[in-house]
Amino acid sequence: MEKTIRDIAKYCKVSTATVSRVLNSPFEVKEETRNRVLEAIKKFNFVPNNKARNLAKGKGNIIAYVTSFEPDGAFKNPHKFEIMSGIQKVLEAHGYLMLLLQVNNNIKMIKLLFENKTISGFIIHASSLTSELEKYILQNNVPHLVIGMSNKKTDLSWVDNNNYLCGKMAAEYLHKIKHENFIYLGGEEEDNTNILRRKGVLDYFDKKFLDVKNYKFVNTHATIQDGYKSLIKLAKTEDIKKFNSIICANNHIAVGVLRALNDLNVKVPKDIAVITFDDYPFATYTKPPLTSVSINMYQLGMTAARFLIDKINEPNIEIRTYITLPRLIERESSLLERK
Amino acid sequence: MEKTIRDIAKYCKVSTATVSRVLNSPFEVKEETRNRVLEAIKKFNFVPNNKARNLAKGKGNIIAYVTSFEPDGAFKNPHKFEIMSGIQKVLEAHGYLMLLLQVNNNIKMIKLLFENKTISGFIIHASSLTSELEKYILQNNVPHLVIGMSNKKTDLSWVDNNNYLCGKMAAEYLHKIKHENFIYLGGEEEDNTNILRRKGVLDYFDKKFLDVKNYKFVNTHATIQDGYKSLIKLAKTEDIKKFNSIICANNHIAVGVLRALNDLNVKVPKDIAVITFDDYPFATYTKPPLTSVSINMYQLGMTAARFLIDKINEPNIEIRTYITLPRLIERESSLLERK
DNA sequence: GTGAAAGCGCTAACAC
DNA sequence: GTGTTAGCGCTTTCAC
Repeated sequence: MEKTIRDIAKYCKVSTATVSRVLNSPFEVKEETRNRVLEAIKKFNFVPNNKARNLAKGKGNIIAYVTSFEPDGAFKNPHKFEIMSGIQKVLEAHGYLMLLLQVNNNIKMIKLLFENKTISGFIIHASSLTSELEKYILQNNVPHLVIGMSNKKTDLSWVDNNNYLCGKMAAEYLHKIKHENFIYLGGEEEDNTNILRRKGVLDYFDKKFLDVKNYKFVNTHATIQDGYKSLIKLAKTEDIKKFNSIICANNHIAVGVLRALNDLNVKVPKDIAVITFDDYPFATYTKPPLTSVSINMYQLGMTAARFLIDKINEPNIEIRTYITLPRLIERESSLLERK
Repeated sequence: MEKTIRDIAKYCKVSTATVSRVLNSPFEVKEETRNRVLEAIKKFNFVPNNKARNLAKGKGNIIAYVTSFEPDGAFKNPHKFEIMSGIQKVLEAHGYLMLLLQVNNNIKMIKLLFENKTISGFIIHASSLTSELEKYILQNNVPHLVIGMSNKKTDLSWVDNNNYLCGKMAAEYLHKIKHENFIYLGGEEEDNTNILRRKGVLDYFDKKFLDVKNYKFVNTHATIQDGYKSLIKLAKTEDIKKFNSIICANNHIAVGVLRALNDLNVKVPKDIAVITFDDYPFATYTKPPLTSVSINMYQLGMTAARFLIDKINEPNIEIRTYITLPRLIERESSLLERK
């Protein structure tokens, strides 16, 4: 038989208010009474009903992580998983729960869940953010945090990696290993992340007044096949070996590039060093393993969750933050004999 | 200003009961009244408070998907993502929401969320199921559904792929392409899935009274590196070419195997056909692309969700089901010239 | 320090 | 058909 706060109260010969106090602000209750109540709670294995509690308190404890999941999403973007993990970790520590919401460009569900008080706040993957959703959030003061918007102008709160810095680090590294004649194989032109990283690369060389003779930017889709094709195609019109490094916007492209270089009989890293961004798990599985500017998506998720909790408590704060420094992980694809 | 059912009632000059009826069983209300109420609801953009609703009804609409997420989990087991997607899809269609729960061998959170009425049911990934959790579920009649338990003796409800059939299909296929002298590179010995698939392979050959001269079972870890090493090691004591096919328990192993065969100068599929189970996205990215007995994890998730909803409505039904037939997808790693 | 009582926003008998 | 009323299980004033 399910116990309620009333049963406990009756059993202890106190009022329900006292039991409630023991639950919520135990030190307002005399120690002796408190202990009696606590014992009864233990004895009857009483757990207060969360729905009733939230209703009475006028608050909730559920956050939604809004994103889309393509069938092979786990492979295309393992980051979402890590982000999710980070979010979950922090939320749990703060007594919040994480709900998963998939949106297909329709924000009805989001509105409903917010308005019917099921969800107290939203963490939104930038790729799932429409302008309609942005407008709704702003107009209705919806507690939110967007993951990944750094170069868009917006009044929303967000956290993101410092992709510009990622680019700079990649360039700095190539400079250090003296392989500055690069090919940059980028994702789609309009991709924010890509634009920033590319800018980081260019700015580094500019500011250093480096005389980079040969460099080339090539756009391609972020897949193994397209990475492969792009390089093979380039090799038809250019002498690949006049470059001595390739920066791949992403791990998939890099896998394709390694394969193409193999077929073109170009030695990695001797002839050409290959480096990439994002350290997907399979970056270490390639032949040779990939040097990569790695970002910590787990951290990103944790940060987002923390800020969202802040924002729920203080809806008017604005958050726009870059988090955690990227880290360059050197592996064989760029590891040269040098003293 | 937040509207409640009372505001709507007052505005329409009806009782709150009537408004509630319009919300819950509209056809018990006279059309004219109903329309008046509906209009007011629209006018004030009224959305009933779900917490109050659930409290009054004594039910909830949140389901938890219980699993663990390793940092590179998305890569190691992309299936969890697909399962999750399938679950979410069905739940949403039935008005349920999906909460994500990570467990680290501690079931406290699960107990709490069940007992405090936050969660109405659990879908549990078999790998996260401890005997303690199993016991708790059974003793407390917790609505649940386990994904993937097919060969364990248990009183829990579960759905799973027919892994035995997967094994049979693999064997049947090798028979068909006349490459019956197989090496079976399996995951850990104790892995349920693996045991069943292996049994499927053996039974097929047994029942067909096929005279398979050379075959060999090798245990290895489900990683690229271990797949590679196992085969290289085997090649030191055996003439690999007396086998004409390799069955890999999983895509990671298969990638390692392809790499090893390449280094051993064995041609795939001419000398040895390679097939594997589970069609991870990168199965098509290997060289050559992998033939695979594919299972539909999205479907598995959908089925689990459907059954869980049944179980919530009828806690005493028991569910033990194999779902969707595996499908053999033939790719170059086993594609022989034949008429 | 503790209790009585009025909510939180809704549903569901039970009347009429 | 519709209204009255008593909950759902908890929190929180406001007295004492």
